[in-house]
Amino acid sequence: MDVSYIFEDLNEPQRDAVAAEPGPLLVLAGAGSGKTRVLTYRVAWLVQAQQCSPLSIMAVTFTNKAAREMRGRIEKLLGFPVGGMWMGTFHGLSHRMLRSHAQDAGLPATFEILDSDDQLRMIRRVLKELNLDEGYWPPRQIQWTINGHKEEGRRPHDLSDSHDPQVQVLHKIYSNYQALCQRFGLVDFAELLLRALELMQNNERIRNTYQDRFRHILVDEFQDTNSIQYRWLKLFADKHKNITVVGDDDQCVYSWRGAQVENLRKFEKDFPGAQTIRLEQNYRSTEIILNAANAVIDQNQGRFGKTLWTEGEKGEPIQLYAAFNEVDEARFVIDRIKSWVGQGNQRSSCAILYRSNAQSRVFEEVLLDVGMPYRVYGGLRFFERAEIKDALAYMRLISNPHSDAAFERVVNVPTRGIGNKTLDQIRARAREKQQSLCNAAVELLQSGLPPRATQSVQRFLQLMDDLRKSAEGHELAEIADLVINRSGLIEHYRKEKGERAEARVENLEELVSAARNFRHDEDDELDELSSFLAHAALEAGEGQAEEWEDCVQLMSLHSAKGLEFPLVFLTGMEEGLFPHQRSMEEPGRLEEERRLCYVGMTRAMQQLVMVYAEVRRLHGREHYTSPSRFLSEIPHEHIQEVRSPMISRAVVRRYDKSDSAGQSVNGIKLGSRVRHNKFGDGTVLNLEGRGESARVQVNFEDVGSKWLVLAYTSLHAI
DNA sequence: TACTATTTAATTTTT
DNA sequence: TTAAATAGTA
Repeated sequence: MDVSYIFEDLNEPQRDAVAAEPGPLLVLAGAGSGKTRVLTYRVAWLVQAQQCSPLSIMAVTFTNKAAREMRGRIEKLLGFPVGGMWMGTFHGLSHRMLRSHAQDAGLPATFEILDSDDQLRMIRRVLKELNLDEGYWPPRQIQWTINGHKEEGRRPHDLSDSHDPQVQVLHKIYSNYQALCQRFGLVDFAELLLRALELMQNNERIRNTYQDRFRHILVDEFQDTNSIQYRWLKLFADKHKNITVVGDDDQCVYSWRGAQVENLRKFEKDFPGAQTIRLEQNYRSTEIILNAANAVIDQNQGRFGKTLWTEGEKGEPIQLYAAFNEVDEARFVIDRIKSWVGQGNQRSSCAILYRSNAQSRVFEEVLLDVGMPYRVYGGLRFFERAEIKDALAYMRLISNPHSDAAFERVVNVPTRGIGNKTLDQIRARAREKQQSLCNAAVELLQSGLPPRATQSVQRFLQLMDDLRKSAEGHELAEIADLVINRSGLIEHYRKEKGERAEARVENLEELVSAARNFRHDEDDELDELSSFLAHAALEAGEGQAEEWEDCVQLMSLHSAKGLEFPLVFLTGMEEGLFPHQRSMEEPGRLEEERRLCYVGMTRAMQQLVMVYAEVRRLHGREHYTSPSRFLSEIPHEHIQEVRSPMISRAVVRRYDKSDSAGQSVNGIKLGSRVRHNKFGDGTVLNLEGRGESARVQVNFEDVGSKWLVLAYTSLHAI
């Protein structure tokens, strides 16, 4: 077998990583240093040079997209398909295990996956059963708490007793929620991982089987793993210790979701003798961009430490534009794109990046205005859309009549006269007799409901019966078609007017195509319909139908991770927006913002343009802003300030560039310590306006954060 | 049940 | 400002 290509295509550290001896290996891969390349080549090397069977390899990613791409690249390298190799997301692989060992995992064979939306509904239901007020117990927060517990591997019974009544109630909600899920055979995202982990821990036979089978484990984006994922990996790798993790501590931007950069350090400790290889040669950006990004990220403490370098061109300086306001910002950016495109470049080679999604609006308005095609990433994905979830719920009821979540979702969608009162009766009956809503509804028909309700419920049950009968022996796509037509769903939206309704009809039609394109795996434990439903829950699909038109790309900095563009605009470079206000209170969060900035800057291949607005309208108020601290962390020689085309700009400009850290009023500036004669001591978080209307936000030690108008308050620096 | 008025809160989101 | 959730009304 000629494997020389493996060495020809790679630089030295890459080669070392790809051909490292078996054993624990940590690859610290800087942005654009070819980490996916290393991962795929290492798999190819294992198979071709080490004669490993693809069956003995597991590769784990965070997204389905990454898994698909990796599989494709590996197959291309090897020249043959590697179907037997386990390659997928933590959730996908866990799901696969649980399907194979449902009974051992304490789950019914027909268990269903709850996505976060379904989970929220479930929590609402628990709150209702416990007679708790949603205003006081926000479902989202509870969802966050429960998932947090699960991600740390804590079951309700693991929680220590608390004397705090608040905490007691939270525990109660968690344990009721869990009991309800167990009763209905429902598994949420975090549960997939926790169950799979517990299955391995508690069942020696299964543990041995998997530990023996997977002689090699490879992990992508390791810096984003949370506690449960780390424990999951550690257990899988426990026997052979052949685990390759690839990650970049400087690109950890999901710690708010439980990602623990510390896992990188932990890895070194838990796998003694682990080899560490750094990939620092960058193949993406110009030297100036890299130097600037290096300088910014260098401000963070406790890094593993990497310095990106390139053999490529020095490139153009980073351009910085101080826009008058957010509209000027958008005009400037789009003007620049126009001239870029005029030079023969593609629109799709430009990305407009921002910290928060709301910022896309102004850009969209201007793009629409000048008639330039664009694509916004983010927002609801295909399988998350309400109308699609409705249709899927019908399909779930066909597959499993006793799915309460599905029943609740569509029993009155479109409205068919089964209101809250009737539903409450059904729910009460179901709870009392410990049966599914469907069965409760059937029984209630006998024991007397008001005539109107009886008729409506009967009609619904009849509909489901018909659907179930008609579905038998039909193709998936036909079932989908049947469901959207006979349920009245599509008719319901056809009658509605407006663009939204039109889009919904289109989406429902698209669902039929999605069903047609779905390829059911022969040796799947599930029948085609159930398998499709699981697929829909685990892979939310694209945000928009694939647009082939050449489009400007708009997305949040988070969504940009992993992508690259010749021309990148980092917009909204203002204190309070980026770094975001809510991240400035804790130093840890600030460092994460800085990593996000690093991620954003390193997306750019040829030209990076940074923009901030001196005045920004936010939540209906105008704010005077100061330039982001990240801008001042970039060495001056790399920055070229772009002057406004309008002469008046010089007049409009109000601040001194050399003091870009921010304005100062009466010696009070951002971050300074102040004393108030009522509120005590605190730290200045924010400053806006000037003169009489100058206001400051102060985080007081005793009373928390407050906005004060300087003119009316006795505040002084200490 | 559907429509309208009012209130509320406003980062980021791989599964 | 705005979108979404809630409450109130026809």
